[in-house]
Amino acid sequence: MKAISLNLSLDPASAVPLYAQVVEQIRSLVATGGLAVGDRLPSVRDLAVALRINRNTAAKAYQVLEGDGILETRSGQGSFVAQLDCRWSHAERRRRLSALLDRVLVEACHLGVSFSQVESLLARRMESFTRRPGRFSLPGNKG
Amino acid sequence: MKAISLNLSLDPASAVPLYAQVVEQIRSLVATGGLAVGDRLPSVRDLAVALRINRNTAAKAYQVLEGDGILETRSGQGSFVAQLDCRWSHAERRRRLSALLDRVLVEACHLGVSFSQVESLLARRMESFTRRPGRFSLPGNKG
Amino acid sequence: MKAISLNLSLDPASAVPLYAQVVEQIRSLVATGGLAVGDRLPSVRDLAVALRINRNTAAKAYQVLEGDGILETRSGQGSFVAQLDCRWSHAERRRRLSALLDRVLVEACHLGVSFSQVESLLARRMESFTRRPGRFSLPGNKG
Amino acid sequence: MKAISLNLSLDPASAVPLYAQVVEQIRSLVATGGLAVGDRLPSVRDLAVALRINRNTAAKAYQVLEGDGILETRSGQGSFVAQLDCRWSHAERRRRLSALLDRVLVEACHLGVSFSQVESLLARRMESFTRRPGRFSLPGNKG
DNA sequence: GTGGTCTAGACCACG
DNA sequence: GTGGTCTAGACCACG
Repeated sequence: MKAISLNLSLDPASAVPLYAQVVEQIRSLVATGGLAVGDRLPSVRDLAVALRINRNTAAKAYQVLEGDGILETRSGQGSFVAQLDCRWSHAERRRRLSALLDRVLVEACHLGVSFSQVESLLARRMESFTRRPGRFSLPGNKG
Repeated sequence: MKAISLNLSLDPASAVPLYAQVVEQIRSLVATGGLAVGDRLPSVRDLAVALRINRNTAAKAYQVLEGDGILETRSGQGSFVAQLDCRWSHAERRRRLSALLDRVLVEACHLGVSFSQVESLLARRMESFTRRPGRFSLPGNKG
Repeated sequence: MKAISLNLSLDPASAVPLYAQVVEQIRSLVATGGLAVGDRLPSVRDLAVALRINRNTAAKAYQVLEGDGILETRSGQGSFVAQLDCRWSHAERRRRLSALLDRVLVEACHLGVSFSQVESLLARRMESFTRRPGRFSLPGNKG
Repeated sequence: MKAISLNLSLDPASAVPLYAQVVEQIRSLVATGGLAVGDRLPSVRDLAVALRINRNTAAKAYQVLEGDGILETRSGQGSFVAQLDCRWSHAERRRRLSALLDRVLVEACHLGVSFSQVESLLARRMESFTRRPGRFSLPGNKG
């Protein structure tokens, strides 16, 4: 099975560590459908070459994603996009999202952006997400 | 003028640096109205004692907040909550919020939370914000 | 002899100390003719009241200006705008101005402003200065 | 990639803080071409040893320069001279330079140096800058 | 009393 | 090896 080739763009000058940038972008790809469940990712070595980063950096990114339940590594075969695992309770999921939403609202306040504008921005972003069906639109993840 | 006393809680085990935790919590307080424009914050020394952190760490938090335009420091008098400054263009503000919202949506996908649920969570968080009128409810931030 | 009333505007949030802001603005006034040689300045006490600053702060500003040869204090009579004193050699004056001009040019480089634009900006600022004849246009200061 | 070695001279007796002296001198070097875009600066540690200052002081200088957009720091790799960033509007750039030029003119008045002399001094300093092509002579900064 | 600077020295994450 | 964080403790300028 051929590995999907990833097209990530890293900013070495960012305060965000390289491995975390890789993590974030792969998470996005999985969420938006750029990567589907079962897809095989490049090997650590290939990813490192492609992104011109250290092999350790690429390995760390995969490790983190595995810990998050986004990837699973089958020894000798490579890393694959994992099935959505539902280890979090509904309450916990709401708690996590609420925390993120609070940060959005705090930032909106500091930028002087009204809540109704936040709502319409959210609607717009949702639209651009759902045009690219990803993990989110799999059956069983609706509620 | 008496300083407001802050009730912050730090987690020394967190990966987030202590000074950044202070920054985040003060940002939230200002956004939600726990601190109002013109309020005087505790002195660097007092905050350091209260949080049992080093004076330099407390000072760094205030310096970052000043750089963000959240606080202003009057030499010899202390630090105060600043007027909202509007240095960002409208386009830039939308860009920043959209980036944050995208992270929310990615996380929602991974948690298996539907977009309509995200919307209702947002509505609920907004409500809890606006019950505590802060910087956000100042005139001129309506639209 | 009645004291000139000064209309200075201070920014308590600035990194520049208050006394230095007072110094800078009085220097400008003298240079541009807002204050003429022999003019009597407000007493330290009056200045402090007018600007709502500490008396020590006002006193320090006057001290610095005296050290610069801009003001002279006649005991019991108050502070006055001094005659231009020519204690610097021509070489020294050029050296001082060149140092300032270098800082302008460094800043122009970082801002991406061309040297020809700097020249035309200088011409424009000169024009706005000479419309308000100050100490500079006194006889004997031409060369 | 080898770091450029810097030849800075600090005055511990100056009222200007050590870190600010470092900032100023590196700004000048970048503007005049003593440092070119992409050049790697000495590590914080090496700079501290060379200047006989504390590591933290050296680090603060680099942090300020990064905030100014003069340097960019790649974690684990060091600090590099950044591309010119154009975050300021044209109006803002003119405003900043005009403020600096006004200070030059005020000083010229107090030193009894005529405006035509200021102009010729400026021309001379420009010449000495452009003989050392730096950031300023990049394409796109012509007008 | 207030914040700012500086040092010496330790530990950590990243690559 | 690189920068970032944090501490303890000192000194200084400003007001």
